[in-house]
This record gives sequence, C-alpha cells and structure tokens, in this order.
Amino acid sequence: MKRGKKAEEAAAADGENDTGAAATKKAKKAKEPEAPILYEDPPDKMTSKDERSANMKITSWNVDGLRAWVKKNGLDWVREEDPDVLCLQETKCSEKALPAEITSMPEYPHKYWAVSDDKEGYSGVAMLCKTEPLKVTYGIGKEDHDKEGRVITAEFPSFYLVTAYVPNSSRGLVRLDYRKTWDVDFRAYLSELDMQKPLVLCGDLNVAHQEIDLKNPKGNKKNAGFTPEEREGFSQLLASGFVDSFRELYPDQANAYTFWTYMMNARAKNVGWRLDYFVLSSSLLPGLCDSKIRNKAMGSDHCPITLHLAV
Amino acid sequence: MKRGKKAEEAAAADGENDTGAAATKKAKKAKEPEAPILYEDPPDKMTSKDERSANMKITSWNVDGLRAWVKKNGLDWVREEDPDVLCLQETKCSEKALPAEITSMPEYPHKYWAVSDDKEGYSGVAMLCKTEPLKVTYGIGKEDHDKEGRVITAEFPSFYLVTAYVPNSSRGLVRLDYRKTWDVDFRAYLSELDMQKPLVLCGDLNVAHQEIDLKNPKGNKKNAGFTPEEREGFSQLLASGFVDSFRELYPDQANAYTFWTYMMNARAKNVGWRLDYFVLSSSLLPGLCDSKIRNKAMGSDHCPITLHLAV
DNA sequence: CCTGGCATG
DNA sequence: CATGGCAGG
Repeated sequence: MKRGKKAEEAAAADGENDTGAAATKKAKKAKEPEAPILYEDPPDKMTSKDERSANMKITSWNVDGLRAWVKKNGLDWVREEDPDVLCLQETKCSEKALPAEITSMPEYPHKYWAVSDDKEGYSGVAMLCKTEPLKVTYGIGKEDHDKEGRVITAEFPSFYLVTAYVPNSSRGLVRLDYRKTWDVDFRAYLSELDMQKPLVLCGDLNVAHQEIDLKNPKGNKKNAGFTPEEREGFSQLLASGFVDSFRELYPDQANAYTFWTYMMNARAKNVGWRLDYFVLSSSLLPGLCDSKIRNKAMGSDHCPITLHLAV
Repeated sequence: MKRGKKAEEAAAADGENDTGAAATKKAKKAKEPEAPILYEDPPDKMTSKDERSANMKITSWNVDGLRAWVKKNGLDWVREEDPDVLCLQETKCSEKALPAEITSMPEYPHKYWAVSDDKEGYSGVAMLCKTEPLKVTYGIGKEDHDKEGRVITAEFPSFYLVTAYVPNSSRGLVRLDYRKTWDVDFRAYLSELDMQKPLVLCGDLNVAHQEIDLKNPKGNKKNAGFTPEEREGFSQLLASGFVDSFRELYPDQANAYTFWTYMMNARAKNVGWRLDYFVLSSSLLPGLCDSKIRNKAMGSDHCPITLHLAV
C-alpha cells in the first residue's frame, strides 16, 4: 500500500510507523496532547577541560532562506550572539540577490558565499568572519558534489573550519543513494584535511545520529535523516577521529533538538531532531569549552548552535 | 532594440512610449508626482429612463484569486452590496479547493463554477444567484475556447446573463492572435444568444475601448488591452447591437477605471484602465437604471462593478 | 506587485 | 507549513 504525502509528513514529525492499520494509527495519535518536554540549554561554559579560556566562538544556523530570515530579524540575534565566525546553511540566495543588511555588515568584513550552480534558490551556504582566514575553498574537490553550494572550508592558523549543508535524502528516500556516496566522499575529504590540521565541521548534517537525537526514533527509521545508512555514515565519521561535541559534553541529554518541522506545530511540542552539529577533530577536544543549542532563537525551522573553543 | 520586462510594465502602467531614447523617457518620468485625479462614483440611480424601478442588481468582480480575495474579506463587501447575481472572474481555484465561506453562503443558493481544464489555478469564473436560472451553460460552444473556464451563461426569464473572462493578449502580445479569434467567436456566440433573448454580458473583457478608458492611452497602443485589434473587436461587438452601459450613461466621464496594476503604486495614483463592463443588448437599454464602478472596494487589482436594471 | 502552483525541505 | 522560483496578470 502506497502512502500519501500527508502520511509521510506525519511520520517524519511524529514518528508514526510505516506499517499498521489506520485504526492502530488513530489509537496512537490519541496519546499526543501531553505537555511538551522542553530543553533548557545551560549557561555557556567558557573554559576548557585543560583550563584554557574560550577564544573562538562559532555559530552555525540553517536559516531556511536567507532573505526571509533577514526579514525576520535573524541578524539582530546574530549581533547579540556576536560570534567570531558565523556559518549559514540553506541560504537559497544568489550572490547578487543578497540583502544589503548582510553584505554590508561591518562586524564581518570577510564574507564567503557558495550557491547552487543550476537551481536558483536552492541550497547554498555562507561563512562570515571577523578575521580573515588564511585561505578559503569551496566544495570538496569532487565534481559530482560541488554543484550545489554545500561546503565552504576556511583555513585558520590552528584549525580548518568546514561548514556544510549535507544533502537531504528526501521524501521516499529518493536521494539516499546519492547521500551515501556523498557521505563516503565527504568523509574522505575531511580525513584528508584532518591530516594537515585539526578541523571543526559545523552545519546541517541532515542526520539524527542516535535515538536520543530525535523525539520519535521508532517511526522515523525509514525516513530521511534517520535511516540506518545515514546514521552509520555519521558513526563512521566519528570513527575516523572526530567527536560530536554536544554529545561529548552531554552524553545523556535528551530532548535537545536543532530542527522542528514547520508542520503539525512540532516546535511548540518540541517534536524535533538534532541535525546540526559541531564535529571536532579529536585533537581539539582538550580545547572544547561548550557546545550550545540556542533553541529560543526564531527565524527558521532550525535553531542556531554555538561552539566555544580554546585554540 | 528589445525592451526588458521592467520597461514593459512601466509602459503598461504609465503609458511610456515604446520608442524614444532613454533620456527622453527620463524627462517624461519627471512629470509624474502630481496629485492623482480620482473618480467619485455618483449615487446609484434606481429608476430607468422609462420610469421603471430597478429590480435586478448584478455585480461583477475580477477577484484575482478567489482564495486570497476571501481572506481579504471580499465577501463582507458582497454581503453589503447584496446583488441578486454575483459574477466573479479569475477565481483561480478548482471546485474542491473553494473556501467553505463561499460554498456555504446561504444568500446565494445557486452557484456555478467554471475552471480551467488543464492549468490549475488559472482563469476560472463563477456565478452566484439568489434565484435559480432556467438554465446554465459553460463556454461558448467552441472546443478551442472552452478549456479555460472563461464563460458562464445563465438564462433568466427575460434575459441571458453572460459572465466572461476574456483572454489577455499577454506581454509582448504573444496571445493577440488567439485573442482575435476569440473575439470573433465570442461575438458570434453573443449574437446567436441575442437572437433568442436579450442579454447582459459582464466581466473582465480585457480591453479599454477608447482613450478615455485608460489613464495613459498614448503609451499603451502596443500593449495588451489597448491594441487597435482589441479595441476594434469591442467596437464590432457594440456594432452588433450591444451597448457599453457605463459609457452610455456617462459618455464623457474620464478617470473612471476598474483595474490598476499592483505595480508602481498605480491605484493610489489612479493610473488605471476600464476593463470591466456591463454590455447590454440594445433592447434592454430602456430598462437601464445605472452602471456603477465601486472603486473603493479593495481585495483585488480590479474593483467590482454593479448594474441596476429594470427587467 | 500580487496570485496560485511547484519543488524542496 | 515554510522557503524560493515560476508563469500569469
């Protein structure tokens, strides 16, 4: 039995199962109206395990359309947060269509934009820096993957910063095969970089790693973002010498999400997914101060995350 | 020299000429910021020349998307106006997507909808009646023209009511040839009907007939809605025994428009076009009480028009 | 500058 | 249920 679009959306948000009769589904739905279990991000810790002070603050935000996000005063939040580097994903905006409010932002004199070659208003990432990186590159050096404006890499004196918008496997997992090759190639790219200098990877990695990383793991095992293949891809990345900074610091923290579908009032109910990460080379771990989820910041279906690092 | 889209829009709204150097255009533009010349529709006259009282009130409105128009409270205005028959054009809405507010409207128990066969959300007209017509038909009986939901004909005891959304010749006049065949065939359809019973034709006829019928006739002679061909089509319709009711009553009334492009603040400046008409069979002329332009009613880029008739 | 649809998430 | 782009006006 083929399922319609509505049903798939419900499953993605609520974790309904793919199988089972309609009656069963209805019975399951009745359980919903409980008070939402929220997550309060604790105060920022500004010193690392080895007692150094944080001297690098990085924020990452999937803005789901930069122009709409600017109109919703996303930049006010950024000015308040005041990170050293701001990484944005899903800008959906060609360079010439960027709002002046962001292109002229004096706090970030060094701005880098990657956009989709073909599809206008699709994908796109950005990096805004207070200090100029030694070098900035685009993509991961593989023809097949570098047409959609998904990766910017900036080299700083003591580390690389990579921001990424990882391809969504899409409804019906029509792009899961592509995603698997992406995961392999991206991992190779990061490992290569990591051999030169330690790196920080941030962005929308489009996967909830473990069951703790989304509200409804049960019903989403066949949905984009929580398939065994995508989860395994992330596991393999970590196995290559990287650390999920948030999970490292808060191994048992449930209900901490960075994405909520706009549908079904998911954000108010905190029916979400942790899709946005700061992944660090293991060698940077001693300098890790904190990895934050700014889940009160509005303006997108993702919230921003912030990393405090001593480098 | 090929003109861009922006230039065409400006011409359509402001009447700029197609020829002439850029410098000339700029000089012309400088004249604009005068106070707008508005048009105050006089009070409704409710008796005909032959001293009969109006007993049939018909309103026609190109709503430019029925769903948006309903949200903008177009139906509140309709309830206030309270016509016996309401004709709508550009509903852009399939029958199953109609808002309940209009499908369940008790004032109009008899409702008729025509929609485009292929293109969803394109064209579409409607007729809502307090009393049931003797018969309702769709289209004009010509295969080529009846796929776009442009015409509904209702037979009442003493007259036919035809509401139409005449095809726009489009930017660059790419559909002017089609429009010319439409004009011929539609005129034949109306003449045929007129032989049975007199008729009222209302709707968006997508032509400003004479120079008095739009703000900037000079610059629009090559633009859709004011080409010689379209104007001639309307002239020929009148020559077939029909009357433009508004112009019949107010032969010298300038600045009376029913459409203003959303662009360039045209409505505030009353830079408009008279595109919506009540056209009557000559034999109904003695019963004509008034033909009104309700240019204060908002909710579309067209305003409604209302006819008072003694039948 | 608005509409409604579409692809995408 | 949002985004941006598109055709149409």
